[in-house]
Order: sequence, then C-alpha cells, then structure tokens
Amino acid sequence: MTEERDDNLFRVARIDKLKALRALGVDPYPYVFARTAEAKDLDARYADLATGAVTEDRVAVAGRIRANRNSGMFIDLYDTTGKIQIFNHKDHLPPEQIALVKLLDLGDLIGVEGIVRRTPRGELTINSTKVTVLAKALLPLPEKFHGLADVETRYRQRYVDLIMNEGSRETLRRRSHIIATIRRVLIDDGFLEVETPMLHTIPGGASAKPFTTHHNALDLQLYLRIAPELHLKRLLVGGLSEKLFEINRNFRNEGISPRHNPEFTSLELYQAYVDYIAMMDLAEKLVTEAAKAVLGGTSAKFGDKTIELAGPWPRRPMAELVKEATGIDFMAITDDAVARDAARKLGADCPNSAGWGRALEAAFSAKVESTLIQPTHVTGFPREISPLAKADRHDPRLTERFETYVNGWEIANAFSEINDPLDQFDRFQAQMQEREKGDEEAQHLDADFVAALEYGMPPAGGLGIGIDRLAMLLTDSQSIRDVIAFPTMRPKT
RNA sequence: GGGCUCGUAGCUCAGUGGUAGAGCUUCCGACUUUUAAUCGGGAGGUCGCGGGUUCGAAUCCCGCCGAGCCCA
Repeated sequence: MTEERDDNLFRVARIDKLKALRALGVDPYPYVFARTAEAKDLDARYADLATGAVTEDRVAVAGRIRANRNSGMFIDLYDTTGKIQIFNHKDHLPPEQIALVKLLDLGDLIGVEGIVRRTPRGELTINSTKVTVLAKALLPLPEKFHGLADVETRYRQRYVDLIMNEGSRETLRRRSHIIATIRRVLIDDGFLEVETPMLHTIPGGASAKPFTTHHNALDLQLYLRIAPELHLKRLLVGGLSEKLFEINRNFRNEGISPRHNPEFTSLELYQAYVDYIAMMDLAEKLVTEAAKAVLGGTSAKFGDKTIELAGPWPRRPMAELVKEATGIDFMAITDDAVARDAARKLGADCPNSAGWGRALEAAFSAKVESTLIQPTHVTGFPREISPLAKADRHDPRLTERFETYVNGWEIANAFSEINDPLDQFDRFQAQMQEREKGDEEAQHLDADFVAALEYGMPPAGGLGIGIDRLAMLLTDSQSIRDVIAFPTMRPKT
C-alpha cells in the first residue's frame, strides 16, 4: 500500500491534499480526539431547541464526512449513532482553518468543536470553531445517492458496505445482540460457558465432511471441528457443570449457498438429568428472548411472510408429517427396499444403501421441510440417522430427537443424549459400516469418547441452535452472507 | 457438480456489429445558510481475462476467472 500503488485519479488528488495538509503543519493522522458528544445524544438533548435558535453550548463531535454543500460550508458528519450537520463559516473560523476545510474530502474522519444551534430550516447544526483532521481518506466512497449496491463488493469489502449501508450495520449489530441475549439467558439460568477444541484428531459430533490441516511439530493430521458435541459431553462426564454451553464456530467442507457458509456459528448446550422434552422448552425460550431483544416482540417478518415465534411450538413426529403431506405411512412400512421405493416415488433422492430411516428422512426433506414456515419441533427421528441420540423409549426404530424448523429451515437439533457406552459403541459400529458402504459423511468411531461414557455420564438433554440462520430470521436476511461480517469468498485475482 | 443470469469510469447504470456514454463523484471557476445545494467548464476507460469470426467486436462464438439465483 504505497503511494505509487496505482494512478487512480481520485487517490492522486487526495494524496496531494494530504501533502498540502502536512505543509500547513497539520498531522492528518493524529492520536486522540477529546469528543464530548454523539449525534444521537445531541438530537435528543436539543429536541426542543427552536428553529433558528443559537445556544452557547460548546460540544466536540467526531465522525466521517458523508456530504458537503456550498463548497464545504455545510458538512454532514456521521458517527455510529447518526448524523450531525457542521457549519463552517469564515466568521467563526480563522483563515488557516478555512484553508484546512478546503482540503477535506468525502470520507475523511474529522473532529469538530463548536456551538450548537438549529438552522432556520430546522437542522441541528454545529457552528464550527475548530476542525481537526482525524484520518485523511485516500480512496473515494461510492456515490451518495445509490450507495454501494454490488453484492460482490459488499461482501469482499465489507468495510465499504458498512460505511455506506445502515441496513448492513443494523443486521450485524442485531446478530451481536442475539448472541449476547442467548448468552445472558443461559448464564442467568445457571449454565457455564466453556470452550472446547477447534482442532480435532477425529472429526465427530455430526455427519459432515471436515476440513483437514496439519500440525508441523507433532507431524499430525488434524481436522477443523464439525461440531463440539463430543467434547462438551466429556465435560459433562467430568462434572465440570451440570449445565454447560459453547457458542462458537464449526467448519464443514461443503458447498456454499444462501443458507450455507463453510464456517458458521452454533450454540450447543447440555443439561444433566433432563431429556429432549426439556430441550424443546429451552429452544423456545432462547429464540423468543432473542426475538424480543432485537424485534421488540415475538413476531418476525421475513420477506412477505410473518412468523410467530411465541411458544409453545407444535411437536410433530416426522412420519406423521410425511403421511399428512403424501398419504404414505412410513410407520406401516417395515422393509428397507419398500421404504426406498416409497421415498423415490415422492421424488426424493435415496441411495441404495439407505435403510428405512434414511428413506423416511429423504421423504421428509423432499415433501415436508420447506412447508414448515411457522416454528415446528419435528420429533421421531429414525435411529439410523441419529447415532448420538438415545432410542425412543416407546419405539426402537426411532430416537428421542427433534429438529426445529422455521421458515423451512432447520434451526435447532436436540436429543436425549446416549449415555449407555455399549449402545454408543454399537452406534459407532453401525456408522463405520455406513462409511464402508460409501457414505462419506458417516461418523467416525471415537474410542476415547466411548471411554468417557464408560466412566458414567448423567442422563442429559442436548440442544444445538444455528446462530446464523436465527440471525437471518430475525434480520429478514435472504442470504447467510448478510449476517456474517466476512463470508467465505473465492479470491478474485 | 449442473442450469440460468450478470461483470462497461471511483460508485449507480445506459449502450446488442460502425468514433466509449449519462448521473453522482473528482478537478477549475462562480455562489456562500445548504439539505441528493445550485450554475458554467474540464478530467476520468485493459468494456473481467484470453482466443476466434468479421473490413470492423463492449456487442456474435469458444474457453477461462469472479459473482448471484435455482437445482443436486
């Protein structure tokens, strides 16, 4: 990033101004500025100031120049709270300051000291008595009216997007508030926040393709984690807490889509001595509290849909939903091949290796998933696709597992956790057979995890919530990339 | 991975075979209580990259790169 980097016309002009500022003895990149007020505070404080009134109140504000009129006499200064108009007039500013104002550009960060007034046209304004350059901008901002619209540039140069688009700022702030709310609710409820490894020797806790990496000193292949589940349950075994959670990143080496980013954020929590029914109540509480925090209520608008998030949410067995939508009763089917044929007749993609459970899930994905707009807990997940969930106490083909669907998306996944080490070992064995049959996403045997269970894990409910999708839902964002500050992009070059 | 769409000035966009355009921005000047300020004048381009067809390509064809949407 040298001065000679390119011959951009705009940048050249700004470099010239930078030199001119230095020639005036001005440091264009000073260290501090003693600000005394923010735009939003001033709006509130002077809400009753009469049109045309001039106070004697001195304030110091700081922000970015976003507009100037009348050759720099009027400047729209934006800080993170809003806009304040600056009035630079030769009657209030010494000649050297007038010279400095002439060297300002859109995008520059400046500090302004002056007197508060309201103009005859009603605009709250600061009559500047001193202008300080805080950071000279060398590159021009997008134009003031249309702003930055190019989707690719918005994601690649998020800093420009954030300068230009209040909507982008609001979305990412809401995301932060959602996470803060969930964290507060859980901590208030006695949950302990923990951190578990990102680098795994065995990728576990989910059915997904991992990223691989290498540790040089240990000469060891490592995987970026696809889920924290198995480590969190090890902590439950250890009795670190009977309630614990982690909010952190997972990595899955799969395709990118409006609803998938290779790295994404999830909440996982575990609570001893309860089952998956308790997890339904907790999922409802966490989502509604997050909604209240950012929407002020439990009703979320998404596109032209309105989604009511207040619980309790319907709890519906998967097979029942499929039967309702298609007339086909998978519970009455006992043969794997018959189940596969039934799923395929519904247009579902169903490999020959699929058993009854995967066939049922395929039918559900094809015919039901996208119709679940209002929040619904889908229960009765087949054992075949749930290698970490305890068997349903009433039906050995199923597990005590549910996924919560909102707006057609899976946003939560929970179960009564397996704590029978021999059962867990059998489940891993079954997964290894799936892997041998060609299912790359089948789970790996984690012998140490089984050993942990052999020391005794309390019965427990576990819950995972996809934070990115929840953030999409609560910010009316059509793409996951809108709720991730720096989504994964292929380098442009 | 497949299909469709897109890529032109710093930004937002026109331009579908015949001299590369507009608005904003920027520069010079005027104006000096404006609100997308206004007025006059100027500058600014590897038309994503490479190849082909053609007298002539931003435009048509092929390949590649990047992006968006849909599907898997």
